[in-house]
Amino acid sequence: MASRAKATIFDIAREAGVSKSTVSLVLQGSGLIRPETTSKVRKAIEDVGYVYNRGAANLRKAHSNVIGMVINDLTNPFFAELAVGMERVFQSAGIVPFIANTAENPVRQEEVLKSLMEQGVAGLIVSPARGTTPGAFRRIETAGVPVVFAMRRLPESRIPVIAPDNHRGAYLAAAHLVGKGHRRLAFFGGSSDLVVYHERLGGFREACETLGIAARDILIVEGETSRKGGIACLETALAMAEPPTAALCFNDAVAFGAMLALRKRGLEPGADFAVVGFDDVVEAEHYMPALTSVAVDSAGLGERAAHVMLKMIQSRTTRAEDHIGAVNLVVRESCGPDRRTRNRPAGSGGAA
Amino acid sequence: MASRAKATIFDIAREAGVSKSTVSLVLQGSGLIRPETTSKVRKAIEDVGYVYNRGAANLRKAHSNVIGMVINDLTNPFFAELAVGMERVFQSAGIVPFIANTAENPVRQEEVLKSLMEQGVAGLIVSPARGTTPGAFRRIETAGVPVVFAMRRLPESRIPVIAPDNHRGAYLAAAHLVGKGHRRLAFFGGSSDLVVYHERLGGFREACETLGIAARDILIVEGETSRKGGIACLETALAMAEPPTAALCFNDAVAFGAMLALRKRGLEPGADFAVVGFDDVVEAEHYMPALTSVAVDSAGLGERAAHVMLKMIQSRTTRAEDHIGAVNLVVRESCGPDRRTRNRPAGSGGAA
DNA sequence: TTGATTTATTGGAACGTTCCATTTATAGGC
DNA sequence: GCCTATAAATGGAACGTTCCAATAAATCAA
Repeated sequence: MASRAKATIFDIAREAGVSKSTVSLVLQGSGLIRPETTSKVRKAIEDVGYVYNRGAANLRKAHSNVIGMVINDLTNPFFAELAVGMERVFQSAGIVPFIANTAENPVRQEEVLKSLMEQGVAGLIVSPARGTTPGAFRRIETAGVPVVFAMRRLPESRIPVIAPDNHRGAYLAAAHLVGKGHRRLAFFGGSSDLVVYHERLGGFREACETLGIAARDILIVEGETSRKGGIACLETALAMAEPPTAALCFNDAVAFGAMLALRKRGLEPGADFAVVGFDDVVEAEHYMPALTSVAVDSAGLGERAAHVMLKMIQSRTTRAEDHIGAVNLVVRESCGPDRRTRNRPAGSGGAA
Repeated sequence: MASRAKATIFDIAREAGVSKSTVSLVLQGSGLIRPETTSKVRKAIEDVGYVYNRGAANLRKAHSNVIGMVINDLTNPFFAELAVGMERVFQSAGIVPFIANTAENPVRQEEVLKSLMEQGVAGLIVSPARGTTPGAFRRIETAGVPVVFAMRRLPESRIPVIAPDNHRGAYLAAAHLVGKGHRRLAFFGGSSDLVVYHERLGGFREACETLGIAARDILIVEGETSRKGGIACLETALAMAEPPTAALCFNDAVAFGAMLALRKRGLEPGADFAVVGFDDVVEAEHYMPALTSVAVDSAGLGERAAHVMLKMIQSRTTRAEDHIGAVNLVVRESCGPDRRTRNRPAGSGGAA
């Protein structure tokens, strides 16, 4: 069917008996061309099996229409949702975002960013890999390509950030636990090379302090942000002389791990030890027991990030406001009933 | 710092006092250039903040180095794993694959494919959206771009397929249930517009027939391939006059839904009703009860698909062999103990 | 009719690279 | 020193578009 060499606008032009310029105009949907000519060209396009060469076009045009999404862990359903939210708004803008996975590896991230830049992306939405150096984006900034960070921020960077209110989320969760009567609290998982970690831990600490929990009654256990990490954290915690009775987990995966470990020890999550997660992934609702967690609306944050990006491209700026998304604690069963029912009414705590 | 207009090889050439051709050679790592010259050029590249323009290069070069991965549902952890497997092998080949999500929407898929083609991809790995028309890839085939299907196939297509042995997987699972003493079996979830559905259902049917289950004792309930679908299927099944006592589910999500629905009715998955999943996603192991499921090694299939693609590109062909990946049943707790322990020994069934 | 105005169409240069055919510099053999 | 062989560097054309300025055709006012 199609000739071996790929067809160009010249082939179309010959086929339709017009000039290459006319074809180009038709391709761009210019209203300057006579309707009959347009349809003649359209037909020729079909006949020769033409595929538009965006690379060639971008050589002349200033702006490309591709946007890169760089995600640190596609396996985490949480990030997949973020991606889905972004795609929703880009789609309606006629843009197809390209997603690339860095697998939490800064070196890989470097490669991915380089490749995306070479491809001539119009903008980059990035959830930076752990351990990203502050200078990793200097190159891109000086090239004038707009970047927004989603979910995570870098220590000393002026790049706009779209993220949930981690501090408040953790505060709410900790307050919930204290409200349930717990007096010895733990924070499970995460590590201090993540800004998010400090934000969440900060909210947790503030709540403890405000609500009169003594510093010696709070236990911080760093660990992997996975089920495995959660298991390890719980083991560590229960090995203490005076173990905590409740834990706020860095994320839901850690919480799932902690619950699993409890079960293995014959303890019932909720009744014997309260656990709260963070992120509220879909599985949280379906776990046994259903996990109380801080909902962050990741798809919504994805949409927001995409909108900010679109605006930046439009106004050809590389600056934008940060956006901190609202969070809310969704209370399920993993914290069990109140510990001291005589003191406070049942059903305290956050929104559903 | 960087000049406003983006730097080109000419800027580098001026800076380094060489010709553009020399710069090009350095960029390509040609050994023809004197080491001192090379480092002089390298320095200039840094100084002017150069970023390579792959679009311009592809204009002359025959082949691009981007590969598109088109996935029907990124939210499904199963596909995320597939993607991760592919990335692993592409990375070592110095290729950055771009992932795009079609959200199971053929129209969206069309857009995505078009965009990827315009970008000049060297190849496409696709898990086609449900309802993809047989002609959807004709355009791409005639353009001579290699395509491989992963996980799913299209009814009448000559495009190579990398997929698990669905028939055998379903056979193993059904045989396991029969071996446990079940005599009234159901197949939950999926719909007949998916080739995979027919493959899995076929294996299920063959096992039933071979092992002497009467046709009137098997129940097929189509439904969404999600938790919600699983819940619906179970409700339908238990509403029957003579309900089944076990179900093979189209995938793990459906199985999780079915188990959830059982619990809601006060029934214990495993003891009261056996359920087997398909795919063996990571959550399967951590569920309560842990889900017996057919493991398909999705990351492995992703790697395989990537290898096939690489080979196709290398040998500039658009044809390749199908590859059917081995499956194995991993037995956990969701089918409970044997129904008729007097007849057969405990611990029958597949590998771990 | 003629010139002015509007509407359609067109040729040419430019975009940033690669690659071939040359030229220029360096080294080797005598 | 001179010729040849090799190594290193270079200029020019080409890749497939866009866009501007220019042309050609059609319409209008007088």
